[in-house]
Amino acid sequence: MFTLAEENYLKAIFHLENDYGTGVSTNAIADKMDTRASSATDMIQKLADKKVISYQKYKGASLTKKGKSIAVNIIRKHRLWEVFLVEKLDFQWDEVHEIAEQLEHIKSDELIQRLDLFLGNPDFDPHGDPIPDKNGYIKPTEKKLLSKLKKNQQGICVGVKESSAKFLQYLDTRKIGIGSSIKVIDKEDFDQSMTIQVSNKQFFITKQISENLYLKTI
Amino acid sequence: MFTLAEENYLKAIFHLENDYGTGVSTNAIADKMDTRASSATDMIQKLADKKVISYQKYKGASLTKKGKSIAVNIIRKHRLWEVFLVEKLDFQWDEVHEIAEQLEHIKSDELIQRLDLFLGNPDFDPHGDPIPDKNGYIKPTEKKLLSKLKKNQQGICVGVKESSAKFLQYLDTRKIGIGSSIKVIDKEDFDQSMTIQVSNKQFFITKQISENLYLKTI
DNA sequence: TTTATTTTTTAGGCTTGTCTAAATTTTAAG
DNA sequence: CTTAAAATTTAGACAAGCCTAAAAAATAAA
Repeated sequence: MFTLAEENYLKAIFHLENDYGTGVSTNAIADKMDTRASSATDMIQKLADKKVISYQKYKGASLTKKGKSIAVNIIRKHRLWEVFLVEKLDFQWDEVHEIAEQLEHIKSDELIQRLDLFLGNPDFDPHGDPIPDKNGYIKPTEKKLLSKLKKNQQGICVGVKESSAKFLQYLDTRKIGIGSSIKVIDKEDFDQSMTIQVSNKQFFITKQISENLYLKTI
Repeated sequence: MFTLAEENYLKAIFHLENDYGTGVSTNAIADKMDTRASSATDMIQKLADKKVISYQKYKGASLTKKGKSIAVNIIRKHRLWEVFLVEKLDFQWDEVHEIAEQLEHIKSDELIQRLDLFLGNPDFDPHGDPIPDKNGYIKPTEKKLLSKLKKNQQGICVGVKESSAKFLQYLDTRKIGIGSSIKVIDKEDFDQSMTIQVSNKQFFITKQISENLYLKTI
């Protein structure tokens, strides 16, 4: 059995490997966990002892098969709870992350199986992230960062990379959500800022925004 | 903010005061928490420092207003989650306690308010225990232990005192549940065992059973 | 009321997960 | 290739919550 802290570290390492490739540095982990490098080292050693990460001093860490499976299961729980909060309890998509951070650690396989069924076996969470199935399989989704699109290309918003309340609220004010159709009207070479069109309205966004929106291109 | 351990101690003290009157001994708390008296003393001192219990060395502890309010809120959450598990996820009444023990510690007032609404503001949990309202008010319910009834008296089962899976499963095999009509056919003075009738069927129960079933007498 | 027993508290230790400060290793720069 | 900087690990401490063993207080018994 794994402690709360261990589970959170595993999840962090999973996300880091996903975003930046295999083999994660101590500093990256410490950063993600909002703690000190020395604390991260301690935990890394503990997780290595438990065979959920492979690790050589000074060389970074990566999840073992077992570690990955634990991490994915936590992510599955997190995303299912988010669906529950939005679909059943009428929370907004920017309100659910913190609560799901707590709910993801509830231990009961039966609970998650029943929750999944109750929710109608959803494929995506409210931010467009895929929900791993009970075997840990994550359906590969082809999606592209808006920042990668060129002038005149368009797509449907299928997810957000960042899911902080602030960013999501920003999107709400612009009426951008999962399913929105987005077209690049103009793109500035210098700073990668863009003018985009979302259902008749055009507006200006910075690189920071376009780098956090996933589209499925048409 | 209170830790998991602190919350569990507060809940334990609340139940003990409820069952055996105000002023709870260190040993009683240690027993309930399945820990050592010395550990209980440590925590009692910590809770006294935080002003959630009043305590004098060697004299036992009792909840302050603040402590009681925290304890009742945890119990409210526990019971609401139990309703969710049974009503929405189709768990049996003997399966929900352990999971609710975890869910009761999720921190979000908004969550509980919405859950309450989603469940239709239920008054009782699946074991017949009243659900405190958001102000901590618990509707006083008149209920009597089956063991207190005399020959020929009858009532409707409105709750169970003990709610272990084993006891609940025993009741299931006898088709006894919340709402069952129960009549005392015979009562043995010597060991308080009884013959009772539940919907046409008569059978024999020991004192251990009758002391854990609450009835509303007719 | 004096002694024996039970209850409760204190003292000292252990583990988890964190920290700061210092040492070590790796990487980058000249 | 040698030094400077950055990254990482080690050493030593601390709070929370638990433990065992021993001391102290309260209660019961003779």
